[in-house]
Amino acid sequence: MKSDLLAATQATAPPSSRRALIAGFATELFHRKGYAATSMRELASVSGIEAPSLYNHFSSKETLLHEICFGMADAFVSTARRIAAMDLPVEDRLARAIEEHLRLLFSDREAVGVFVNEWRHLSEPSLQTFKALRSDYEQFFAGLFQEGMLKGVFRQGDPLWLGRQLLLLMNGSIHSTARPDSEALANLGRRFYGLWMHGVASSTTQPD
Amino acid sequence: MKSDLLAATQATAPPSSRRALIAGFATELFHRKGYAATSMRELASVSGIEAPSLYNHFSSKETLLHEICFGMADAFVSTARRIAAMDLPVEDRLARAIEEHLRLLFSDREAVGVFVNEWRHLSEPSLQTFKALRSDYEQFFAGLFQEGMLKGVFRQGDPLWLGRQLLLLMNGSIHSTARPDSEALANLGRRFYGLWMHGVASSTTQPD
DNA sequence: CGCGAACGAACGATCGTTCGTATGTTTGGA
DNA sequence: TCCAAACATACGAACGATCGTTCGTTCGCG
Repeated sequence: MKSDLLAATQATAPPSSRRALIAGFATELFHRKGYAATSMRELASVSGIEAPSLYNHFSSKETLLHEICFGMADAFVSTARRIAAMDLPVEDRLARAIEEHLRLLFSDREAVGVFVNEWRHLSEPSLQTFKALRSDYEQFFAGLFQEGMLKGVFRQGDPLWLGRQLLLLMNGSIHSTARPDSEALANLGRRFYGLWMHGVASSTTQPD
Repeated sequence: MKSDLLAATQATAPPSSRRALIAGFATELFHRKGYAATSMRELASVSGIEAPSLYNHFSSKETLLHEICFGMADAFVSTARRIAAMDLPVEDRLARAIEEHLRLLFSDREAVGVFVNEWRHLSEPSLQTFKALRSDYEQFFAGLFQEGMLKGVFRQGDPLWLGRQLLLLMNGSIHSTARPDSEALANLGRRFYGLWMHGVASSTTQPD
């Protein structure tokens, strides 16, 4: 039974060890039912093993949450660093940041859902570390807006507020948008960029 | 002990029966820790009574969640109906809808947090009903955008998508904005309206 | 006297986790 | 090449804790 399962899944995704499979199931459950409402016995059942066997792969329930949350956080932060180092006009860097954020978002929606909604169930000191990473990422967007304001390409405003609102907007779009292919993803990025830059008013309407 | 507690709170909010007090504590706990991670014993402790006594006021844990979620949902929907009936240009109705949504949002941030994040722990058939109310409210915003597009005051786009995104944006602002007084609330409303209408680009920048 | 509201005790269920053990595979020395 | 030691992984049983909830009772107020 065990070898069958491994063979079947390794065919689709090469590195899928049992451990990685369990992490995937945990992601799905944490996303759909919430961390607190997901039991280790249910996770075990979905994974095709018994609950105690989970502890051969993960030392606790929270370890699973930790791995999911920090996996996404690291991906976001490292992407931000890559874009910040690019030699592009600030509005193009914003467009890239939006595009890359959306790409990560839709590359694993369930993990993002956990990352966005379940991180508060982390305990100290992981919680502190997580919040710091999150703040770094927000500051990256805030920095783009601040730079854009200094250069006169963005209207004046509160950069941190704008950064957080933009992130909220994009993160929330997981719930209300079907899974896009790479072309649809680029369209979605342009849509967000256009909305954020110019709003919904028709171009004949003038700002107050 | 009981009469002291009642007297102290009735001074600030007239109808505060024991029942309403408990509902308030439940709202705070569900918001801060999540529904599944909040135990009836903890709620009882915060309320100053023992767990079994809670069942003299609420027939189950889910009844508490139901009351919080549907209380907010009804408030949102009835506000939407009121605004929809107003004889105003569509962009002014949008501004009013934003303003009223923000007012409700900040009138009880904790209840809104539960409304936004914990509704999925409702069980059928309440879950169906709740989703329907939510959809009604989204449709109200979508309708505003659609009408605005027909009249040429809004750029062409997907009205339902825009409605959902605007709601996401405003709901998320609970986390990242300090409690505003009524003047700050009006300012915040204008800020959202301006951002949504005209975006962040400076007015010298032209849309593509 | 009756009734709403509190209580302690306790129910069965389920929680995350530990333990001892069995099994199968891998590995290293003779 | 073969055997044994070591290892990874699975299991059933069970731990103490806590869960939502029920029950019978008591207490105090109208």
